[in-house]
Amino acid sequence: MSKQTTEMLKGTLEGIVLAILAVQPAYGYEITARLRDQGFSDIAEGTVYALLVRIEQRGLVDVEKVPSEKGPPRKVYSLNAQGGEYLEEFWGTWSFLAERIEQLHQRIERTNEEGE
Amino acid sequence: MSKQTTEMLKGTLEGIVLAILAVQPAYGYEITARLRDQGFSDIAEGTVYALLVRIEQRGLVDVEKVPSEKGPPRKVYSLNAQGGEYLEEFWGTWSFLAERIEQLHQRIERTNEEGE
DNA sequence: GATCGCTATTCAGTGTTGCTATCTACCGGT
DNA sequence: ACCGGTAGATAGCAACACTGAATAGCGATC
Repeated sequence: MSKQTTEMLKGTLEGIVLAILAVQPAYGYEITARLRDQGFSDIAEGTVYALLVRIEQRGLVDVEKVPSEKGPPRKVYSLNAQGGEYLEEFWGTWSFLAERIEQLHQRIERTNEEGE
Repeated sequence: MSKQTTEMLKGTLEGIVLAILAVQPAYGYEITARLRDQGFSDIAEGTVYALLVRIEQRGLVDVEKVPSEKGPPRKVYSLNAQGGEYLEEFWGTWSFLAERIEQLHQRIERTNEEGE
């Protein structure tokens, strides 16, 4: 993965995973797979598991151990009320940032057009 | 500043500053002021200076020392060709991420509506 | 029955980044 | 002589994503 992508994911990957869990509970391996499906093809598994530990410790998700037919037991994560609040906050922060960056982008395009 | 914002700025602040420089060359203190104007009200000065050192070392900007009437000499940064390329890459990475997150956001809103 | 492949989780160590806090330095006005 | 505003630099810290490897269960193949 490009270094740019890696750095940009800091602070957003957490929100992305919470958003995935908001749609439907899931376990680590499954979350990694969904991320890949949605275009984040190169996210390391270790990264996802570490993130899940963090959000669990912060009390944003509930965890349930479910035996698996093929492999060790799964830890199924689901977004709880606190996680829901946190996710709302995330959308707010994201919107703020996205708007400002979009403004900058458009301003540069205008500047280029004027300069040509 | 919220911790969420701080983390989300990692990886994007660099692009934001390069974008500001793409509009017009500027020196550190001025860049900080522009960031504040554009809504990033709590970005620490130390953060900006450190970032400028990094992008200078990577050769993304040209630097010129200009004496100031009120204070020590200014270091005026301007985006060079390499920085321009890097900024283009940044827009690409940003668009990719923004699209995916927007998709997730909309999917959650649909899920909520169906559930109500 | 030993190995291989897939599922599933965990962990130690690394690099990058933004923040805090502080320091230096120049200048004009009081 | 001092203070406030301008301007830049730096050391130490915390958070986060990545790398690479280890552990473990299960089914199928050889």
